[in-house]
Order: sequence, then C-alpha cells, then structure tokens
Amino acid sequence: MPARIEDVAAHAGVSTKTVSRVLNGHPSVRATLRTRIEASIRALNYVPNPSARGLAGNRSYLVALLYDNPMAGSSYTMELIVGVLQACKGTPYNAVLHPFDTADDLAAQIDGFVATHRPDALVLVPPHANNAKLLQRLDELDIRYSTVSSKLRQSRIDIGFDERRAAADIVEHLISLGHRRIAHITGLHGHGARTWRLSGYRDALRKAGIAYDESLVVEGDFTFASGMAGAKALLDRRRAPTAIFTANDDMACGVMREAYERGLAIPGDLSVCGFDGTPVSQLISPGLTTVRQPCREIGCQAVESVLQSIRDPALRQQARVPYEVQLRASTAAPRKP
Amino acid sequence: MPARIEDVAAHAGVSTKTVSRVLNGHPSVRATLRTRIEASIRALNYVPNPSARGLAGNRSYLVALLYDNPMAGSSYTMELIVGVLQACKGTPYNAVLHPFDTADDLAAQIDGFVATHRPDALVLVPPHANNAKLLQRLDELDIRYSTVSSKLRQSRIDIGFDERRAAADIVEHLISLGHRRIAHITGLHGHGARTWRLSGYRDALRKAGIAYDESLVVEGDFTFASGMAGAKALLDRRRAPTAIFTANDDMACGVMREAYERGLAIPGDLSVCGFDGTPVSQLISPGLTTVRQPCREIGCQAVESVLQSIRDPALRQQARVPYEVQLRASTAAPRKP
DNA sequence: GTCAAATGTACCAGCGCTGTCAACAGAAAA
DNA sequence: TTTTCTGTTGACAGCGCTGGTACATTTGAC
Repeated sequence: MPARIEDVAAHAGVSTKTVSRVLNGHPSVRATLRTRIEASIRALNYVPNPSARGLAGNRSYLVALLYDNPMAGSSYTMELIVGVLQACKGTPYNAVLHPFDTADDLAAQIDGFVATHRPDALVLVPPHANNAKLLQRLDELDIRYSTVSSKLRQSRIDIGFDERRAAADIVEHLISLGHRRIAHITGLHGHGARTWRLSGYRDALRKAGIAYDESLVVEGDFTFASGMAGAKALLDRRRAPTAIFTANDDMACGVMREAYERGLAIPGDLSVCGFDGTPVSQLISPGLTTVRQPCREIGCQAVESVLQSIRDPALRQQARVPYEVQLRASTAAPRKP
Repeated sequence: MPARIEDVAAHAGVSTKTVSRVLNGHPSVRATLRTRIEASIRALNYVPNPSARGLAGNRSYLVALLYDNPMAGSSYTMELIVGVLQACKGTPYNAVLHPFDTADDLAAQIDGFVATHRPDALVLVPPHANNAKLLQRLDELDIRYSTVSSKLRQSRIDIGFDERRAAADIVEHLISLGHRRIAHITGLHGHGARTWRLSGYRDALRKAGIAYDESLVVEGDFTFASGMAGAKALLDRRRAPTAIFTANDDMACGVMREAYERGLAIPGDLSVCGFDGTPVSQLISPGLTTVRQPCREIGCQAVESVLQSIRDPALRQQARVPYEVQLRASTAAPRKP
C-alpha cells in the first residue's frame, strides 16, 4: 500500500494540512519545516493520489490538447504532442489528447467534452485555434486555454513563430540563387498559415523588386494531391516557374512527384522548397529545403503558459519561438532561362 | 454546477447505489429500472466525476502507453496513439502517453511511474514489449498489461501481425518480377521485427529455390542513415543486387538516397521495397512498395484487450490483425542482368 | 400455497486529499 | 505595556462516488 499524506504528516510530526501546503507550493510554511517535510516525503516515497487531490480540490489535473482529426497522422501533431508531454513531465498534470472533427459544431461539442473530462486547461491547434465561437464558449465556461498559431486576437495566450518572416526568408533564399519566376502553392483557406506564408512570399518579392504575378500563385490545401495538382498547372504554363515554394512539405512532395513524372530534374530543372520541416523533408531525395517549425517547443510552451494562467488568470502572452531555415539539395541556381 | 449521482437518483426515484450499479454495468438491476435510470442520466446530462469514481473505487481509469523515446517522432507511434485513443473513446478510460528511454533500467523506473500515475493497465510497445524484467515486474505489481509485437511468450496478451508472412509476401513479389539477387537490410537487434522480417525474407527465397547468400544481408538499425550505409555496401559489390528489401521504410528511403547520389534509376536500375507503410512511402517519388502495418488497429485492440483483462484476469490473447502489401512504383522487373 | 434461494434496494462509512476557519506566536505599532 | 497585525499552523468537514452489509422483494421448486 502506498504512503498517504497522513503517514508523511506523522513522520514529520506536523498536520496533514501543512504537508498539503508543501505539496502545493503554498508560501506560508517556514523554510525549516518545509525542508523537514520534503525529507519525509522522500523517505516514505510518497506520491499524492491524483484522484483524491482532484476530488478535494475540484480539479482534474488534466490538460487537453484539441487537434484536428484529419491531421491525426501528421508529424506536426506528433511533434506537438511530444512537446506537450514534455511540459507535463514533472507536474501533476496529465495530457488528454482529443481529436475533434472540424466539420461538426465544435462550440456545441466542447460542452460534452468538458463535462466528461473536466480538463483544467486546453491547448487549441489550428483550425480549432481559429474558431471564434469555440474560444468564446471557453471564455463563458471560464476554462483557461492557449492557442497555437491562432489568427484571432481573442486568444489571450498564443504560441507560434514568425511564419511570415520565415516564408520571406526561404523565398529570399530562392531569389539569392538567381530565381525570378517563383511560384507559390498556398495552404488551406481559414488557416493563418495560408495567409502568413503567402504574405511572406509577397514580402520577399517586393523587397527584391520582383513584380507580383497572380498567375504564379495557385490554391492548395496542404495535401500531397493538391501539391501535385498545383505543380501540374504551373508546369503547363508557357513560361513555367523555375522554382516552386509550397506552404507545407507534403505539397512539396506532390510537386516533386509531378516533376518526377515529367522527367524534370530537381533542382536542375526546378527548385522546390517546402515549409514545416517534417521528417519527410530529410527522407526524400533530393533532401527538401524547408523551414523547421519548432513544434515541440511550441507544444511545450503552450502547456507551460496555460498552466501558469491557472494561477494567474490575467496572464497574456504572444510568444514567438525561433525557427530555422534548412537548406538542402532541392534548391539550386536556375539554368539559363 | 454539473449534476451529481444524487440528483440522478432523486430524478429516477431510486437510491444512489442503484444508479451506481447502472453506471458500472452491474447485472442485478431490472431492465425496466435500468432504462428509467438511463433516461434520467440523459435528461440531467449527467457524467460521473472521474476523480470521485477513482478515489472511491481505487482505480485511476488510466491506460498508459509505454513507448520508446527515440521513436517519439515516428509515425508508427503516432498511428498507435490514434488507435489507443480510439479504443478509449466511449469508455471511462483515458490514455496516458509515456515515452521511456530504453537506456535506463526500465524495471526500476516503472515503479516510479506506477506510483505517480497508478494506471489500471499498460500497453507496451517494442522494445519495451521485449523487456522480460519489465514484464516480470509488472506481474509482481499485479498490473494488467498488453504488448505490441512482443517476442516474449511471457506476455499474456499480445497484438501484432504476421510479420514473417508479410515479409515473405513482399519478397515473393520481387521474385515474381524476375529478381534473383535480392538483398536485405535488417532491423535493429533485439526487436522481434528484425528476426521475423529476416525469416520471411529467407522463407521466400527458399520457396523459390534461391540459395541464401549471407553477403546480401547487411545489418541496419531502422534509421535512414543505416539504410544509406547498407545500400553503399551492397551497391559497391562486384555483383550488386537488383533489388533491396529493407526492414522498414526509413531505411528504404536511405537506399533511395544512395541510389540518387549514384545516379541509379529506381526502379530501372534497382528495385526497392520497405516495410511499415509509413506516410513517407506515399510521399516519396517513386512511390515505395511496402507492407502497411495496421498500427491503428493494433493500438486499438491492445487497449480493448487489456481493459477486458481487468475484468477477466485470466484472459490470454495472441491476436494477429490483417496487413496489406502496397505495390507502388519503386519495384519493377530487373534489366537483363 | 409454502419456503428457500435468488435477486434487488437502502443506508452508511470512508477513499485521500484540500478548503475554510480558527488559533496561536511573535513583531510592529500605539 | 497593550493592541494590532502578519505569518504560520492545525482541526475538521466534506468533495462525489463505491463497497459492504442488512434488509426487502421476487422467483421458482416442491
């Protein structure tokens, strides 16, 4: 039978309440006493019972991660999860992962979810992070949440990275190689990622004095198939682009597939770069030039911040974690035009 | 304030204990009464408080998934997680994900983990599923567990698929295309996957009357780099193989990279096939012939079975879920030798 | 129709912890 | 010196649920 708080109290010669104070980091315990109690905790190998704690304190010690179902298999989500778990480690909090279908009325579904699991805090990933109704409902329910890469100002705590700047960086890289006819395949409508990455693309062109050519931008939806379709359209043009920048890596793979089918060499005939830095960018040949999105760090900080906001409900934070442009073999100087 | 069991009891005109019996599926409640109580539960939108339940019943309603840290980013783990979550859905159980470093002494670490989270059941993934000491410790602690693809007979509940047969299938495919000089890059020592996939490779050769050539088998460790290194060694031979079968997809990508660097065409100069059916097999060009491992189904069933074993501790199960050979463009008939 | 067995119900204690509130000591202010 | 305050500690109730026990009711066999 594991030790109980009562056993620790007896061992240290204090009341259970005082032990409880130490466990919960309450300030009004003398340092000497605190040390003695901590020693007793270690001596008895005591670990508080989460159920009892939760029941008495009306908390669940659960942080829920709400992500999009179709993304379930994505390494983006996986990396985020790794970060979330890392942040929970060493805290009494556990992570609950919850894939939510975008199609359904989230703001309604959330009530059921909250009733069942009673999470103390939520972390929202796009597209849910952009769902204004959902955030509003959470505010009504008075549940702390943080968002990842949200477009909405409404979110008090948001963690992301400077996607616009990162996109500009990678396009500038293409420009520095000598490319002038650079195409872009966008992300899915409604995602901030679509807007920011497109803006960055335009920023870089503007900075280099290259006129923005609308016909070089085609709509994608983050899928391999849409990347392939986009490449088809672009490569069928009379004056095909010499480089294609896609809003994520999967679409870049689609572009590479289309090039492969046409017998175009990468980077000889076409430079390709992606975005996100998913594992595939390293596995594919040639290696894909991309921006590594710091998913782990983002997931980790999203949890840390939202846990902090439980103690300090007024907390506001818009953190931007550093990213990294990864230059690989899929980009090179264009052949003479 | 959410409804309590007491409210449901009052609404249905019964005692709280009777409601509790309905909630926990106790048999001794008349069908008519059960129906009435279930109606009250729905009417009041009642959801039992997990903390209270856990405290009173000395349970945590937690299923822990123990996986290997370095695999954190792998889509194998991600898919498994998806299956695990799916199985928990609709049950009062939650999943706790726990990456464990292989290096450390697991059997010792597990005590700390169990003390902290008190999971009612565990699901073990290789390599932990092959750790005899760990399983023994869990037996001592009397904690139910299930394993995924374990080599050990010790495990009462194991879910996997017929890896040996699947490997044989894919090698037979290569043979049917006309390949005779087929190489294999193995998985990491200690994993059942290494042994079974190698055995399947040998089975297929034997069945086709092709002599086993030890020099065509090189050691790998499931990483991209080891696939590349293996390919280097194999392609430097005087009589290079016309096809390479690797024990997972990442290594197949390594082989493809090495072929790319040497200017070898796939599948023209070299056929490549992998194993696992990770997302990269579809994203890479040409598409990679592989075996789709039914990770989700495995994760799902591993949880379902272990939850069942909580009620029925004598339960034994060795399930083999169906797999699927996915033929893509990375394999074709060899050129005239 | 009777009796025993089987089935179903009510009540109460208590799971292990934290919140509330009261008590007390010592320091600062009057 | 007395009063007031702040900082520290403890006593006790009770969070919402389930297990056990004792009692009530139904069922089936004879």
